Amino acid sequence: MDTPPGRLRGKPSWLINKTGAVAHRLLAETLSGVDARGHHFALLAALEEFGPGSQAALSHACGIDRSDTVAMLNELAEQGLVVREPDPGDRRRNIISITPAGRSRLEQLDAVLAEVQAELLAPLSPREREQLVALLGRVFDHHHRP
Amino acid sequence: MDTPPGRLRGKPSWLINKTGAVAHRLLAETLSGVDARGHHFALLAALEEFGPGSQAALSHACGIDRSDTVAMLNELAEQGLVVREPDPGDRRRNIISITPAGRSRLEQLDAVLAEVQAELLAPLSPREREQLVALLGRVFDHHHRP
DNA sequence: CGGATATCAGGGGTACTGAAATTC
DNA sequence: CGAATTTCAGTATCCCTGATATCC
Repeated sequence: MDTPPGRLRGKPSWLINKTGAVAHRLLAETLSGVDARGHHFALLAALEEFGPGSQAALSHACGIDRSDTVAMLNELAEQGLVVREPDPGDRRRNIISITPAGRSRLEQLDAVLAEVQAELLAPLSPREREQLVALLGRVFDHHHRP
Repeated sequence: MDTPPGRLRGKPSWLINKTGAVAHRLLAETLSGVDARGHHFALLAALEEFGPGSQAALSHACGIDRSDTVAMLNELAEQGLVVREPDPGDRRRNIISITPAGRSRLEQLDAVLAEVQAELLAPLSPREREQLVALLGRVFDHHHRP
């Protein structure tokens, strides 16, 4: 009994979760080596791609809960990678902007993440990697646009 | 800013994790309707396929932490779906066996899980579902047989 | 007023670690 | 003695809910 039961192994939901656990473990290990965490990259990438925005917009774009976003942005602000400024036009809001240090950090993390992807998908050919991303993307989109 | 940044969306590790979250949510919702949880099915399936075994063997086969297996088996035992007996040959061990009630519960959960898979993979054709399972399976195996 | 925002406090499920007790 | 098994206690992370204060 050293292999998963066939009934389990054949369930896509189980495979996705277990493979996701592998990916998560790889990611956390690698990122801890450069003193970062997974959501840091997500937030920096959104700021770089969409420009400065409110925390609610950032949370929604990255799929991070608004409550956890607060803590993540605190960490990024402490490291000088983002700045939090009150919105002069709507004083409920904070406007979050990426800093030059944040941009270089983003590039560093992007390179690190690329290595993680390569390690994760090592057994697949480039063509197969595209297939996997395309299939997962369609499943993801289907459940995020009702 | 209502869609994930391309840098994020293109990362297989991110897609796998997010899709896994969708699967997990679907599974938990559906199983709570029949008063079950994900690991229940895994343990019952292992017992049905491999026969009675120690908790350590079950944990390893299902990929469940040995510590969490204790609590899961407590729940299954309370419901009369498995029985815990001391191993007469090695008194450190418990021998876990599935009961007739456990077998019928397993069949029930199997049917429920099949519906969840169909809902999860709704946007994919049968051929594409096989591809996805095959690709994920190879990634999973690669990181579990070094 | 209703609606949106940011923040904080906390729960619940899962993954994991460490240690104790027992037995081989 | 070392090694394995079960068990419990505790940690960490993620996802989510609720409540508050503020402002449009």
